[in-house]
Amino acid sequence: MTRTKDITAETNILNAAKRIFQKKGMDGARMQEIADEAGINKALLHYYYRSKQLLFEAVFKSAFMLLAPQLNKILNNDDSLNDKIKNFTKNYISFIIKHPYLPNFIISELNRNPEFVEKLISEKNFPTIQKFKNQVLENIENGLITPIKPEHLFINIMALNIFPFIASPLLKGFLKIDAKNYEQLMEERATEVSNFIINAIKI
Amino acid sequence: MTRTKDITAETNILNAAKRIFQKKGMDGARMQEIADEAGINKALLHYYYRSKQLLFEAVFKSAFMLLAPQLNKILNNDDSLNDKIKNFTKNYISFIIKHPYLPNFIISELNRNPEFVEKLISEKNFPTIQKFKNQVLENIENGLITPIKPEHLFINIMALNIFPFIASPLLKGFLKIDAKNYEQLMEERATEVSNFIINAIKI
DNA sequence: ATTTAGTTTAACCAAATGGTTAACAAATGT
DNA sequence: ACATTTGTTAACCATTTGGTTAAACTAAAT
Repeated sequence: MTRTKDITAETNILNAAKRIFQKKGMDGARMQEIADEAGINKALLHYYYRSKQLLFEAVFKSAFMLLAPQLNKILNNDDSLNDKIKNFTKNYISFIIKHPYLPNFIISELNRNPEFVEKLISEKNFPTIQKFKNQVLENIENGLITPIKPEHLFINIMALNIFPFIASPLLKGFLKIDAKNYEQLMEERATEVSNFIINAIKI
Repeated sequence: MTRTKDITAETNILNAAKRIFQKKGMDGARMQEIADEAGINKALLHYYYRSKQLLFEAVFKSAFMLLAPQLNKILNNDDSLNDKIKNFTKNYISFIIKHPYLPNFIISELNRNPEFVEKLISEKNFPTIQKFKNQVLENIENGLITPIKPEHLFINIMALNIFPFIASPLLKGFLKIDAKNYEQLMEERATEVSNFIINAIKI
Protein backbone atom coordinates (compact mmCIF):
# COMPACT_ATOMS: atom_id res chain seq x y z
CA MET A 1 0.00 0.00 0.00
CA THR A 2 2.71 2.46 0.97
CA ARG A 3 3.88 4.71 -1.80
CA THR A 4 7.61 5.28 -1.92
CA LYS A 5 7.04 9.01 -2.01
CA ASP A 6 8.58 10.90 0.88
CA ILE A 7 5.19 11.81 2.26
CA THR A 8 1.98 9.90 1.76
CA ALA A 9 -0.84 11.44 -0.21
CA GLU A 10 -3.01 11.36 2.85
CA THR A 11 -0.81 13.59 4.99
CA ASN A 12 -0.05 15.75 1.99
CA ILE A 13 -3.76 16.38 1.65
CA LEU A 14 -4.15 17.00 5.35
CA ASN A 15 -1.38 19.58 5.34
CA ALA A 16 -2.78 21.37 2.32
CA ALA A 17 -6.23 21.32 3.89
CA LYS A 18 -4.80 22.73 7.11
CA ARG A 19 -3.29 25.67 5.31
CA ILE A 20 -6.45 26.48 3.41
CA PHE A 21 -8.97 25.84 6.18
CA GLN A 22 -7.00 27.77 8.74
CA LYS A 23 -6.75 30.75 6.44
CA LYS A 24 -10.30 30.75 5.09
CA GLY A 25 -12.40 28.74 7.52
CA MET A 26 -14.78 25.92 6.76
CA ASP A 27 -17.21 28.04 4.74
CA GLY A 28 -14.61 30.05 2.89
CA ALA A 29 -12.46 27.12 1.83
CA ARG A 30 -13.00 25.39 -1.54
CA MET A 31 -12.27 21.76 -2.21
CA GLN A 32 -10.69 22.69 -5.54
CA GLU A 33 -8.39 25.13 -3.77
CA ILE A 34 -7.27 22.44 -1.34
CA ALA A 35 -6.66 20.04 -4.21
CA ASP A 36 -4.57 22.66 -6.01
CA GLU A 37 -2.64 23.40 -2.83
CA ALA A 38 -1.92 19.68 -2.48
CA GLY A 39 -1.09 19.39 -6.19
CA ILE A 40 -3.60 16.63 -6.83
CA ASN A 41 -6.98 15.98 -8.34
CA LYS A 42 -10.10 17.01 -6.50
CA ALA A 43 -11.51 13.49 -6.60
CA LEU A 44 -8.58 12.29 -4.55
CA LEU A 45 -9.70 14.42 -1.64
CA HIS A 46 -12.93 12.47 -1.58
CA TYR A 47 -11.08 9.22 -1.96
CA TYR A 48 -9.16 9.78 1.29
CA TYR A 49 -11.64 11.91 3.21
CA ARG A 50 -15.18 11.18 2.13
CA SER A 51 -16.50 14.71 2.32
CA LYS A 52 -15.55 18.29 2.99
CA GLN A 53 -17.05 17.97 6.45
CA LEU A 54 -14.90 14.97 7.33
CA LEU A 55 -11.77 16.55 5.92
CA PHE A 56 -12.50 19.64 7.93
CA GLU A 57 -13.01 17.63 11.09
CA ALA A 58 -9.70 15.88 10.58
CA VAL A 59 -8.00 19.24 10.16
CA PHE A 60 -9.73 20.72 13.16
CA LYS A 61 -8.95 17.82 15.44
CA SER A 62 -5.35 17.82 14.30
CA ALA A 63 -5.07 21.54 14.97
CA PHE A 64 -6.65 21.23 18.36
CA MET A 65 -4.43 18.32 19.29
CA LEU A 66 -1.43 20.49 18.62
CA LEU A 67 -2.55 22.95 21.26
CA ALA A 68 -4.20 20.79 23.87
CA PRO A 69 -1.27 18.64 25.06
CA GLN A 70 0.87 21.69 25.71
CA LEU A 71 -1.85 23.30 27.72
CA ASN A 72 -2.41 20.09 29.59
CA LYS A 73 1.24 19.51 30.33
CA ILE A 74 1.81 22.91 31.83
CA LEU A 75 -1.45 22.92 33.74
CA ASN A 76 -0.73 19.57 35.38
CA ASN A 77 2.97 19.49 36.13
CA ASP A 78 4.41 20.04 39.61
CA ASP A 79 5.69 23.58 39.17
CA SER A 80 4.68 26.26 41.60
CA LEU A 81 1.81 28.50 40.59
CA ASN A 82 4.20 31.32 39.79
CA ASP A 83 6.32 29.10 37.57
CA LYS A 84 3.23 27.77 35.91
CA ILE A 85 2.11 31.22 34.96
CA LYS A 86 5.57 32.14 33.72
CA ASN A 87 6.05 28.96 31.72
CA PHE A 88 2.58 28.99 30.28
CA THR A 89 2.97 32.53 29.07
CA LYS A 90 6.44 32.07 27.66
CA ASN A 91 5.70 28.76 25.93
CA TYR A 92 2.33 29.73 24.64
CA ILE A 93 3.31 32.99 23.09
CA SER A 94 6.29 31.54 21.28
CA PHE A 95 4.15 28.61 20.14
CA ILE A 96 1.47 30.86 18.75
CA ILE A 97 4.01 33.03 16.97
CA LYS A 98 4.88 29.87 15.02
CA HIS A 99 1.21 29.06 14.33
CA PRO A 100 -0.45 32.43 13.98
CA TYR A 101 -3.67 31.20 12.36
CA LEU A 102 -4.36 28.52 14.93
CA PRO A 103 -6.12 30.31 17.78
CA ASN A 104 -8.43 32.27 15.54
CA PHE A 105 -9.22 29.16 13.53
CA ILE A 106 -10.13 27.12 16.58
CA ILE A 107 -12.16 29.81 18.23
CA SER A 108 -14.01 30.89 15.11
CA GLU A 109 -14.99 27.40 14.12
CA LEU A 110 -15.98 26.53 17.67
CA ASN A 111 -18.29 29.51 17.69
CA ARG A 112 -19.86 28.44 14.45
CA ASN A 113 -20.21 24.92 15.75
CA PRO A 114 -20.40 24.94 19.54
CA GLU A 115 -21.48 21.31 19.84
CA PHE A 116 -18.11 20.40 18.38
CA VAL A 117 -16.59 20.92 21.79
CA GLU A 118 -18.47 17.89 23.13
CA LYS A 119 -16.60 15.66 20.74
CA LEU A 120 -13.30 17.13 21.84
CA ILE A 121 -13.96 16.75 25.54
CA SER A 122 -14.28 12.98 25.31
CA GLU A 123 -10.94 12.84 23.50
CA LYS A 124 -8.07 11.89 25.75
CA ASN A 125 -5.56 14.66 26.34
CA PHE A 126 -8.35 17.15 26.58
CA PRO A 127 -7.00 19.67 29.05
CA THR A 128 -8.19 19.39 32.62
CA ILE A 129 -7.77 22.25 35.05
CA GLN A 130 -8.48 20.40 38.29
CA LYS A 131 -4.91 20.42 39.51
CA PHE A 132 -4.54 24.07 38.64
CA LYS A 133 -7.72 24.87 40.55
CA ASN A 134 -6.50 23.05 43.66
CA GLN A 135 -3.19 24.81 43.42
CA VAL A 136 -4.82 28.21 43.29
CA LEU A 137 -7.07 27.42 46.26
CA GLU A 138 -4.07 26.19 48.26
CA ASN A 139 -2.15 29.35 47.50
CA ILE A 140 -5.08 31.41 48.68
CA GLU A 141 -5.46 29.41 51.90
CA ASN A 142 -1.76 29.82 52.63
CA GLY A 143 -2.06 33.55 52.12
CA LEU A 144 0.32 33.55 49.16
CA ILE A 145 -2.05 35.18 46.70
CA THR A 146 -5.10 37.34 46.91
CA PRO A 147 -8.45 35.53 46.83
CA ILE A 148 -9.73 34.90 43.33
CA LYS A 149 -11.92 32.21 41.82
CA PRO A 150 -9.61 29.79 39.99
CA GLU A 151 -11.96 29.96 37.03
CA HIS A 152 -11.43 33.69 36.70
CA LEU A 153 -7.69 33.36 37.01
CA PHE A 154 -7.67 30.68 34.35
CA ILE A 155 -9.79 32.77 32.00
CA ASN A 156 -7.55 35.76 32.62
CA ILE A 157 -4.41 33.82 31.79
CA MET A 158 -5.92 32.52 28.57
CA ALA A 159 -7.30 35.91 27.65
CA LEU A 160 -4.07 37.80 28.15
CA ASN A 161 -2.10 35.26 26.18
CA ILE A 162 -4.39 34.42 23.30
CA PHE A 163 -6.48 37.49 22.63
CA PRO A 164 -3.71 39.69 21.23
CA PHE A 165 -3.18 37.16 18.44
CA ILE A 166 -6.83 36.76 17.61
CA ALA A 167 -7.53 40.45 17.59
CA SER A 168 -4.32 41.58 15.95
CA PRO A 169 -5.89 43.39 12.98
CA LEU A 170 -8.16 45.34 15.29
CA LEU A 171 -5.45 46.11 17.83
CA LYS A 172 -3.01 47.18 15.13
CA GLY A 173 -5.67 49.66 14.07
CA PHE A 174 -6.35 50.98 17.55
CA LEU A 175 -2.68 51.29 18.39
CA LYS A 176 -1.84 52.69 14.94
CA ILE A 177 1.21 50.46 14.56
CA ASP A 178 2.38 48.26 11.71
CA ALA A 179 2.91 44.49 11.62
CA LYS A 180 6.57 44.73 12.52
CA ASN A 181 6.00 46.81 15.64
CA TYR A 182 3.08 44.66 16.63
CA GLU A 183 5.18 41.55 16.44
CA GLN A 184 7.75 43.14 18.70
CA LEU A 185 5.01 44.00 21.16
CA MET A 186 4.00 40.35 21.15
CA GLU A 187 7.50 39.28 21.98
CA GLU A 188 7.60 41.65 24.89
CA ARG A 189 4.44 40.08 26.18
CA ALA A 190 6.19 36.78 26.86
CA THR A 191 7.46 38.37 30.07
CA GLU A 192 5.09 41.31 30.33
CA VAL A 193 2.00 39.17 30.69
CA SER A 194 3.30 36.95 33.46
CA ASN A 195 4.50 39.98 35.42
CA PHE A 196 1.08 41.49 35.02
CA ILE A 197 -0.71 38.38 36.24
CA ILE A 198 1.62 37.75 39.15
CA ASN A 199 1.28 41.34 40.24
CA ALA A 200 -2.48 41.12 39.99
CA ILE A 201 -2.73 38.23 42.43
CA LYS A 202 0.01 39.37 44.80
CA ILE A 203 -1.17 40.01 48.34
CA MET B 1 -40.39 57.79 -0.98
CA THR B 2 -40.97 56.71 2.58
CA ARG B 3 -43.26 53.77 3.00
CA THR B 4 -45.87 54.13 5.69
CA LYS B 5 -44.79 50.87 7.24
CA ASP B 6 -43.41 51.23 10.74
CA ILE B 7 -39.91 50.40 9.55
CA THR B 8 -38.52 50.96 6.09
CA ALA B 9 -37.60 48.00 3.92
CA GLU B 10 -34.02 49.14 3.93
CA THR B 11 -33.50 48.96 7.67
CA ASN B 12 -35.58 45.81 7.82
CA ILE B 13 -33.12 44.22 5.40
CA LEU B 14 -30.15 45.57 7.31
CA ASN B 15 -31.44 44.11 10.56
CA ALA B 16 -32.10 40.73 9.01
CA ALA B 17 -28.68 40.77 7.40
CA LYS B 18 -27.10 41.65 10.73
CA ARG B 19 -28.65 38.66 12.42
CA ILE B 20 -27.60 36.24 9.69
CA PHE B 21 -24.14 37.63 9.01
CA GLN B 22 -23.26 37.87 12.66
CA LYS B 23 -24.29 34.30 13.25
CA LYS B 24 -22.79 32.74 10.11
CA GLY B 25 -20.16 35.14 8.85
CA MET B 26 -19.77 36.47 5.32
CA ASP B 27 -18.98 33.10 3.76
CA GLY B 28 -21.54 31.10 5.68
CA ALA B 29 -24.43 33.46 5.09
CA ARG B 30 -26.79 32.99 2.14
CA MET B 31 -28.64 35.78 0.41
CA GLN B 32 -31.79 33.65 0.31
CA GLU B 33 -31.55 33.14 4.04
CA ILE B 34 -31.31 36.87 4.63
CA ALA B 35 -34.28 37.46 2.35
CA ASP B 36 -36.31 34.89 4.27
CA GLU B 37 -35.27 36.42 7.58
CA ALA B 38 -36.44 39.81 6.31
CA GLY B 39 -39.62 38.30 4.89
CA ILE B 40 -39.00 39.61 1.40
CA ASN B 41 -37.89 38.55 -2.04
CA LYS B 42 -34.23 37.91 -2.75
CA ALA B 43 -34.18 40.41 -5.61
CA LEU B 44 -35.08 43.17 -3.20
CA LEU B 45 -31.79 42.68 -1.40
CA HIS B 46 -30.03 43.55 -4.61
CA TYR B 47 -32.35 46.45 -5.23
CA TYR B 48 -31.28 48.15 -1.98
CA TYR B 49 -27.74 46.83 -1.63
CA ARG B 50 -26.24 46.00 -4.98
CA SER B 51 -24.32 42.91 -3.95
CA LYS B 52 -23.65 40.55 -1.09
CA GLN B 53 -20.33 42.28 -0.52
CA LEU B 54 -21.92 45.70 -0.18
CA LEU B 55 -24.66 44.41 2.09
CA PHE B 56 -22.03 42.78 4.21
CA GLU B 57 -19.99 45.95 4.41
CA ALA B 58 -23.04 47.91 5.50
CA VAL B 59 -23.68 45.35 8.21
CA PHE B 60 -20.09 45.31 9.32
CA LYS B 61 -19.76 49.06 9.50
CA SER B 62 -23.01 49.32 11.38
CA ALA B 63 -21.85 46.69 13.86
CA PHE B 64 -18.52 48.35 14.34
CA MET B 65 -20.11 51.74 14.82
CA LEU B 66 -22.11 50.30 17.67
CA LEU B 67 -18.95 49.42 19.53
CA ALA B 68 -16.55 52.18 18.59
CA PRO B 69 -18.25 55.25 20.07
CA GLN B 70 -18.57 53.59 23.46
CA LEU B 71 -14.93 52.68 23.47
CA ASN B 72 -14.03 56.17 22.37
CA LYS B 73 -16.18 57.90 24.93
CA ILE B 74 -14.73 56.01 27.86
CA LEU B 75 -11.18 56.23 26.60
CA ASN B 76 -11.34 60.00 26.18
CA ASN B 77 -13.40 61.35 29.04
CA ASP B 78 -11.89 63.06 32.08
CA ASP B 79 -12.20 60.23 34.57
CA SER B 80 -9.19 59.07 36.52
CA LEU B 81 -7.38 56.02 35.21
CA ASN B 82 -8.91 53.87 37.91
CA ASP B 83 -12.42 55.04 37.09
CA LYS B 84 -11.76 54.52 33.42
CA ILE B 85 -10.82 50.93 33.99
CA LYS B 86 -13.82 50.35 36.19
CA ASN B 87 -16.27 52.03 33.86
CA PHE B 88 -14.89 50.42 30.78
CA THR B 89 -15.14 46.98 32.29
CA LYS B 90 -18.60 47.44 33.70
CA ASN B 91 -20.06 49.06 30.61
CA TYR B 92 -18.40 46.82 28.11
CA ILE B 93 -19.34 43.56 29.73
CA SER B 94 -22.98 44.49 30.08
CA PHE B 95 -22.98 45.78 26.51
CA ILE B 96 -21.55 42.57 25.17
CA ILE B 97 -24.00 40.47 27.12
CA LYS B 98 -26.68 42.24 25.08
CA HIS B 99 -24.83 41.66 21.79
CA PRO B 100 -23.11 38.32 22.23
CA TYR B 101 -22.28 37.73 18.56
CA LEU B 102 -20.70 41.12 18.00
CA PRO B 103 -17.10 40.71 19.15
CA ASN B 104 -16.58 37.40 17.45
CA PHE B 105 -18.15 38.72 14.27
CA ILE B 106 -15.94 41.78 14.13
CA ILE B 107 -12.76 39.93 14.97
CA SER B 108 -13.38 36.98 12.67
CA GLU B 109 -14.22 39.11 9.69
CA LEU B 110 -11.32 41.44 10.35
CA ASN B 111 -9.00 38.46 10.31
CA ARG B 112 -10.49 37.28 7.06
CA ASN B 113 -10.11 40.74 5.62
CA PRO B 114 -7.37 42.66 7.44
CA GLU B 115 -7.28 45.53 4.98
CA PHE B 116 -10.83 46.33 6.05
CA VAL B 117 -9.41 48.01 9.10
CA GLU B 118 -7.91 50.75 6.93
CA LYS B 119 -11.37 51.78 5.80
CA LEU B 120 -12.54 51.92 9.40
CA ILE B 121 -9.65 54.01 10.64
CA SER B 122 -10.49 56.89 8.31
CA GLU B 123 -14.06 56.85 9.60
CA LYS B 124 -14.72 59.49 12.22
CA ASN B 125 -15.38 58.15 15.67
CA PHE B 126 -12.70 55.57 15.21
CA PRO B 127 -11.34 55.12 18.72
CA THR B 128 -8.15 56.95 19.56
CA ILE B 129 -6.09 55.99 22.58
CA GLN B 130 -3.82 59.00 22.77
CA LYS B 131 -5.45 60.47 25.86
CA PHE B 132 -5.41 57.11 27.57
CA LYS B 133 -1.72 56.71 26.78
CA ASN B 134 -0.87 60.10 28.22
CA GLN B 135 -2.88 59.35 31.31
CA VAL B 136 -1.04 56.10 31.88
CA LEU B 137 2.33 57.76 31.44
CA GLU B 138 1.34 60.51 33.86
CA ASN B 139 0.27 58.01 36.45
CA ILE B 140 3.58 56.23 36.11
CA GLU B 141 5.57 59.49 36.44
CA ASN B 142 3.62 60.39 39.55
CA GLY B 143 4.36 57.01 41.03
CA LEU B 144 0.70 56.06 41.17
CA ILE B 145 1.02 52.86 39.16
CA THR B 146 3.81 50.46 38.31
CA PRO B 147 5.62 51.10 35.01
CA ILE B 148 3.93 49.48 32.03
CA LYS B 149 3.77 50.36 28.37
CA PRO B 150 0.37 51.94 27.76
CA GLU B 151 0.00 49.69 24.73
CA HIS B 152 0.28 46.60 26.87
CA LEU B 153 -2.16 47.91 29.43
CA PHE B 154 -4.62 48.72 26.69
CA ILE B 155 -4.28 45.29 25.15
CA ASN B 156 -4.70 43.69 28.56
CA ILE B 157 -7.88 45.59 29.27
CA MET B 158 -9.34 44.62 25.92
CA ALA B 159 -8.22 41.03 26.29
CA LEU B 160 -9.65 40.50 29.74
CA ASN B 161 -12.96 42.03 28.77
CA ILE B 162 -13.55 40.67 25.31
CA PHE B 163 -11.84 37.30 25.14
CA PRO B 164 -14.18 35.43 27.50
CA PHE B 165 -17.05 36.16 25.12
CA ILE B 166 -15.21 35.20 21.99
CA ALA B 167 -13.86 31.99 23.42
CA SER B 168 -16.92 30.98 25.37
CA PRO B 169 -17.44 27.56 23.74
CA LEU B 170 -13.84 26.64 24.39
CA LEU B 171 -13.79 27.98 27.93
CA LYS B 172 -17.06 26.27 28.80
CA GLY B 173 -15.36 23.06 27.72
CA PHE B 174 -12.19 23.64 29.72
CA LEU B 175 -14.09 24.69 32.82
CA LYS B 176 -16.68 21.97 32.36
CA ILE B 177 -19.58 24.29 33.10
CA ASP B 178 -22.87 24.90 31.30
CA ALA B 179 -24.16 28.05 29.66
CA LYS B 180 -26.04 29.18 32.75
CA ASN B 181 -23.00 28.98 35.03
CA TYR B 182 -20.83 30.56 32.41
CA GLU B 183 -23.16 33.51 32.13
CA GLN B 184 -22.99 33.98 35.86
CA LEU B 185 -19.21 33.93 35.68
CA MET B 186 -19.40 36.67 33.07
CA GLU B 187 -21.52 38.82 35.33
CA GLU B 188 -19.02 38.41 38.13
CA ARG B 189 -16.33 39.64 35.79
CA ALA B 190 -17.87 43.11 35.60
CA THR B 191 -16.16 43.79 38.93
CA GLU B 192 -13.63 40.97 38.97
CA VAL B 193 -11.76 42.18 35.91
CA SER B 194 -11.31 45.76 37.04
CA ASN B 195 -10.05 44.58 40.44
CA PHE B 196 -7.62 42.32 38.68
CA ILE B 197 -6.29 45.09 36.45
CA ILE B 198 -6.06 47.68 39.18
CA ASN B 199 -4.22 45.22 41.39
CA ALA B 200 -1.85 44.37 38.57
CA ILE B 201 -0.70 47.96 38.13
CA LYS B 202 -0.71 48.92 41.79
CA ILE B 203 2.70 49.95 43.13
C1' DA C 1 2.81 -12.61 -17.84
C1' DT C 2 -1.42 -12.01 -15.46
C1' DT C 3 -4.13 -10.91 -11.76
C1' DT C 4 -5.27 -8.02 -8.05
C1' DA C 5 -5.64 -4.29 -5.12
C1' DG C 6 -4.81 0.28 -4.26
C1' DT C 7 -4.19 4.98 -6.31
C1' DT C 8 -5.11 8.87 -9.49
C1' DT C 9 -7.39 11.34 -12.98
C1' DA C 10 -10.68 13.53 -16.51
C1' DA C 11 -15.17 14.11 -17.28
C1' DC C 12 -19.43 14.60 -15.52
C1' DC C 13 -23.61 15.85 -12.51
C1' DA C 14 -27.11 17.86 -9.63
C1' DA C 15 -27.82 21.26 -6.42
C1' DA C 16 -26.91 25.65 -4.64
C1' DT C 17 -25.79 30.37 -5.20
C1' DG C 18 -25.29 35.32 -6.37
C1' DG C 19 -27.25 38.00 -9.43
C1' DT C 20 -30.52 39.70 -13.41
C1' DT C 21 -34.78 40.62 -15.96
C1' DA C 22 -39.12 41.84 -17.06
C1' DA C 23 -43.43 42.44 -15.54
C1' DC C 24 -46.45 44.17 -12.01
C1' DA C 25 -48.08 47.12 -8.03
C1' DA C 26 -48.09 51.22 -5.34
C1' DA C 27 -47.09 55.86 -4.61
C1' DT C 28 -46.30 60.40 -6.33
C1' DG C 29 -46.37 64.32 -9.25
C1' DT C 30 -48.83 66.97 -12.87
C1' DA D 1 -57.13 61.18 -14.90
C1' DC D 2 -52.68 59.96 -16.33
C1' DA D 3 -47.85 59.52 -16.51
C1' DT D 4 -43.74 58.67 -13.94
C1' DT D 5 -41.07 57.11 -10.49
C1' DT D 6 -40.34 53.78 -6.76
C1' DG D 7 -40.97 49.30 -4.65
C1' DT D 8 -41.70 44.27 -5.10
C1' DT D 9 -42.01 39.85 -7.10
C1' DA D 10 -41.63 35.34 -9.86
C1' DA D 11 -38.96 33.33 -13.05
C1' DC D 12 -34.71 32.83 -14.92
C1' DC D 13 -29.52 32.48 -15.69
C1' DA D 14 -24.54 31.55 -15.50
C1' DT D 15 -21.30 29.99 -12.52
C1' DT D 16 -19.59 27.68 -8.71
C1' DT D 17 -19.45 23.91 -5.75
C1' DG D 18 -19.30 19.41 -3.44
C1' DG D 19 -19.49 15.11 -4.92
C1' DT D 20 -19.55 10.83 -8.28
C1' DT D 21 -18.13 7.60 -11.90
C1' DA D 22 -15.69 4.96 -14.79
C1' DA D 23 -11.62 4.38 -16.73
C1' DA D 24 -6.52 4.43 -16.49
C1' DC D 25 -2.31 3.80 -14.07
C1' DT D 26 0.94 1.67 -10.61
C1' DA D 27 3.10 -1.72 -8.06
C1' DA D 28 3.17 -5.63 -5.74
C1' DA D 29 1.48 -10.78 -5.53
C1' DT D 30 0.68 -15.13 -7.99
